[in-house]
Amino acid sequence: MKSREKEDKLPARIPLSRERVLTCAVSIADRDGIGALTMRSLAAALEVKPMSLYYYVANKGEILDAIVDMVYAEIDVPSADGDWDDEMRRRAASVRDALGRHPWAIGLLESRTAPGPATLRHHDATLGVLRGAGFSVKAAAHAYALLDSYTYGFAMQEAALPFNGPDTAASITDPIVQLFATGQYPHLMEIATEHVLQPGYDFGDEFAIGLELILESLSRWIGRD
Amino acid sequence: MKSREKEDKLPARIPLSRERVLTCAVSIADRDGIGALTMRSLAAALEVKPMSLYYYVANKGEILDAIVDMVYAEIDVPSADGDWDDEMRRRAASVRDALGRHPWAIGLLESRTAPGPATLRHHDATLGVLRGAGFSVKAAAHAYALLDSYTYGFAMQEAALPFNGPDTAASITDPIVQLFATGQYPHLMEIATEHVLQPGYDFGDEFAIGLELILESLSRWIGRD
DNA sequence: TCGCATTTTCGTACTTTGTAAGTTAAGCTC
DNA sequence: GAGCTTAACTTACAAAGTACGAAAATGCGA
Repeated sequence: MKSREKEDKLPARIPLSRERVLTCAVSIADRDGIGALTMRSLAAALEVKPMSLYYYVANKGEILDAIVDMVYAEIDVPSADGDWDDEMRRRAASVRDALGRHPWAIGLLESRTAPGPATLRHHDATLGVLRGAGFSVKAAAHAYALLDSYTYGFAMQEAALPFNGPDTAASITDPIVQLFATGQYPHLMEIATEHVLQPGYDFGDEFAIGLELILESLSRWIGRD
Repeated sequence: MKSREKEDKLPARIPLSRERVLTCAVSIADRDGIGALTMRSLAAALEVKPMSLYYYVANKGEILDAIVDMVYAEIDVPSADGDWDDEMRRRAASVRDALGRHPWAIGLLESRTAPGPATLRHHDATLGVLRGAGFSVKAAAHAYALLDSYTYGFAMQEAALPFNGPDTAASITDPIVQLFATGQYPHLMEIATEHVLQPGYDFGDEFAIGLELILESLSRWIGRD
C-alpha cells in the first residue's frame, strides 16, 4: 500500500533515456527551430527538471552532435546493386528530403565536426557505389565532392527561402517586388515576374534539373583517371 | 578649466559609428568565430560599454544581417563584358575566397533572410551576365541555382573540414584513420589512404574540377528553352 | 520485509547573454 | 545661459548552460 500514493498521481511516468532525450530534441528543433532547443525547453517537454538531462548527455554539444547523426540515419543508404546513377538520384532526393524535414541540421553540418556512426556508414556506402560503378579512387572523390556540394548547397538555399512549395512565392514576394520596381535590379525583376511568380513555380523543381546535368557529365568519368 | 580633466586622461577617443561597429564585428567573427561575437565582446573591443552599441544598431540581428551583406560586398561583381564562363569562374572563386575568409557567414546565409543592397546587386549582376550570354530567363534561373548550390555547398564542406590547405591533413586525420582501420568503413579507408593522405592533397583543388564540369555542361543550355 | 547500494532525478546557485528603461554629459542653436 | 540633440553610460532583468551535491527512487540480497 505504500506505493499507492504515487500510482494515484503520477500516470506511470515513462523513464527518461538517452533515446527519449534525443528524439524529443529533434521534435523541438523541427517544430520551433534549433534556437528553441534549450536544456530547459527540452526538460519541460519531457516533464522533467533541466538537470536531469545531464545524466544521459554530457552537455548540449553532445545533443547537437547526436541529432545531426540521427538525421543522417534517416537518409537512404545507396545500394551496391542497381545502377549507380539511380542510386545517386535516390540518395540525393533522400538527403534533400531529410534536410527539408530538419532544416536546422544544415546549419549544424558546418559547425559540428564529430561525425557519428550513421554519418560514416552513409559516406562509406555512397563511395562504395561509385567505386563499384567503375570510378577510380580519385574520380569517386571528385564526384562525391561535386554531388554533395550541390545537394547541400541546394538544401541550404531552399532553407533560406521564405516560401515553400508551388505558388507560395507570390504572397511573400509582393514587398520584394516593390523593391525591385525601383529599377535598380532589372534582372532580378525579370526573373521574378517571368519565372518565380508564374503559377506553378516551385524552386524545389530546379533540384532535379541540376542533378541530371551533373549525373550525365559524371558518367563520362567512369573508367578514367 | 572645466573640460581640462577629461583632456588629460582620454586619448582623444575615436567616436563610435555604425561603420566602426560593423567592421569590428566582422573582425571578431573572423578571429574567434560568430560564437564569440556578443554585444559585450564587441563593446569591449571598441572600448565602450555594451549599451552604447544600441545607438547605432537596433539589435544584434541587425548586426548579423549587416555583416552578411558586408561579405557580399567583398565578392567580385561579374562584368557584362568578358566571356560569361570566365566571369562565372571568377565569381565562383571570389565567393569561395570570401566565404573562406569569413566562414561564419555560411551559417548565417540560411538563417538570415533580409538581403542587403550588396547582396541584391551581386545577384542582379550575375543574372545579367547569364542573360547577356544568351541564356533564357528560365535557363538563367536554373544555371544560377546550380552554380550557387555548388559554390555554397562546397564552401560549406570546406568550412567543416578540420584542416586547411595542402598536406595539413595528416596530423588531424591520424585518429580518424585509427577509426577506419577497424575495417567498418573500407571505402573511406581507401579514399583516405590513396587520395586524401597523399602528399600535396588539398580538398580545395576539387573545387575547380567540379566547376569546370558544370560550366561545360551549362554552355549547352545557351539559346535553348 | 528490511537494509543498503546503485541508479536516477532534482535544488540551488553562478555565469554569460541580449536588451528594456531611464540617466548623465557634452555640445549646439538661439 | 535655456533648451534641445547627440552620444555614451548605469542599472536591472530574464533566459541560457551547467557545476556541485543532495534527495529520491529502485533493485536486491538476507
